[in-house]
Amino acid sequence: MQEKLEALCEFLQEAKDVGDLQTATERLRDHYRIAHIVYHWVNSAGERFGAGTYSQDWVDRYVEKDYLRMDPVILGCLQRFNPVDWKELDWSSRAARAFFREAIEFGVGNQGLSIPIRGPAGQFALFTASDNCDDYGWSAFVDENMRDLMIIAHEFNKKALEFEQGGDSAPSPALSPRELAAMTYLAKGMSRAQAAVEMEISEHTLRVYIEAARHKLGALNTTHAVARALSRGLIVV
Amino acid sequence: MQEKLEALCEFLQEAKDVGDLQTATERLRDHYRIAHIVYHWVNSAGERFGAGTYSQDWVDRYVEKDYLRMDPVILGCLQRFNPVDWKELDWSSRAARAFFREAIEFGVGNQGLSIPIRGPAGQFALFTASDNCDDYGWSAFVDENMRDLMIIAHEFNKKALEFEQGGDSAPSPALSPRELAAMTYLAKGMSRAQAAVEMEISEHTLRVYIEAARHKLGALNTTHAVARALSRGLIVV
DNA sequence: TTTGCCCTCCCCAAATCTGGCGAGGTGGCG
DNA sequence: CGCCACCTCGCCAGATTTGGGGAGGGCAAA
Repeated sequence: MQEKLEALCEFLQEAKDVGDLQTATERLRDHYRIAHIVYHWVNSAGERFGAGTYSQDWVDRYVEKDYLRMDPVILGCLQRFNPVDWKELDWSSRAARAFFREAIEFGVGNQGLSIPIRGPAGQFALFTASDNCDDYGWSAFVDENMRDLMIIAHEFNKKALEFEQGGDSAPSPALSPRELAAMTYLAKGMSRAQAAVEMEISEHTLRVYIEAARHKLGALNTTHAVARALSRGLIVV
Repeated sequence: MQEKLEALCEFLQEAKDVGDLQTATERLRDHYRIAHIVYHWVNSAGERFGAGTYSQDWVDRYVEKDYLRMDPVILGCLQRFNPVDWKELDWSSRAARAFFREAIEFGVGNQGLSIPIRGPAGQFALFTASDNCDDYGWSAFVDENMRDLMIIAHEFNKKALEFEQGGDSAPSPALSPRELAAMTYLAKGMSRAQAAVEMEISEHTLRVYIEAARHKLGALNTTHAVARALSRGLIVV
């Protein structure tokens, strides 16, 4: 088992493109003898990207219906840190239950474990294993393989980040201390006038910071700048 | 080895307070026979929190000089995803080298591995192992224990998040689909007019959504609302 | 069925933000 | 020593956002 994990990680480490990630998900699925393995990810540009073993039909359906916006797995994982068993999620709404039923029809599986992964600059990814089986069988699988899955998920994300950045680069522009302070106060809901008082400078000076931050962040307006600063982990509210 | 890891994880899982985390770092250090293990973390309120085996002198010094703002380990890890060996970081600046020399004097160690961990709402933590040894010895240690350290780091963070939230609470108010869409477009930098076009509604209607979202989120203005929606993981830019 | 939330639309005046102009002092790095 | 980035301040005019009104139809849960 452990050797297999090693082999997979090595394969992943040598992955050259998304196709290789795809192959990796298939190997994993076969290795664990479960229904699906999926890794997908939303980058800072809002582009979706994924590799996995779901049927094309389901992927198309998912995109068509814009399920990303209501999928309880996504919504739940966005708020959590630990790997989460699908059973623990909030399926109380009618829409959620309908979605789940449909997913099962498309062969996704009635059991699942999703691991949220967060990278720098607000990057968020999800690594999911799913299967068709009873609660007992699934618990056994999860207990046995959770750790390995976490490591694998990490390897996937490492690779995805490499692909995105094309090596490294992505020098997220550093904001100066005052610029960060300005962004922080704005993110806390202060008006420019209030923030200026808080920082003990004139409102005009504050404006200079905000504009500097806007330019550095390539933001279109103040709200955008604050959103980017937050997303990139430059400030925390 | 593996059993020891299990035991440690179990101990962590039952940790009741920060003191237990402290104990865990000491056990880990003794187990791996290295100089230090440190877990520290900046929460959303900007409060720093830590458990580790560094000497109190060094911690005091670090806080006093506000090294957090220039520590290359912190700055480097904020931009990365993978565990990072201190050797890979940017020590080119004069201040950085001086800092490193001082750290060694305080017994921190000349070798280190730091694992960045990110949680929901921009939470960021660092798990670090350090020692005094040559490059070869350190590589061997890292190769052998990286995976375990990653899992342990994860356990630490899981616990830290539990402590912060005091169980769960924080029932983040659900926004309606249109409200979420409105927040998302604003977070992407669109003006209200643009977002209204994008959503194919009048600008006035859009305003109603924004105000509704503001009220639900307890936000003082639009920027604040977007910041909160982002922080709470309700939307992704 | 009634209540409540969601979606849609409209007006107006005040407050706020944006963009562009210019100016001076500090401190680090090569 | 010069360059560059940072921090600080002022004025003005136009564009945008905000806050507070009101109003109707739809859908779903209680």
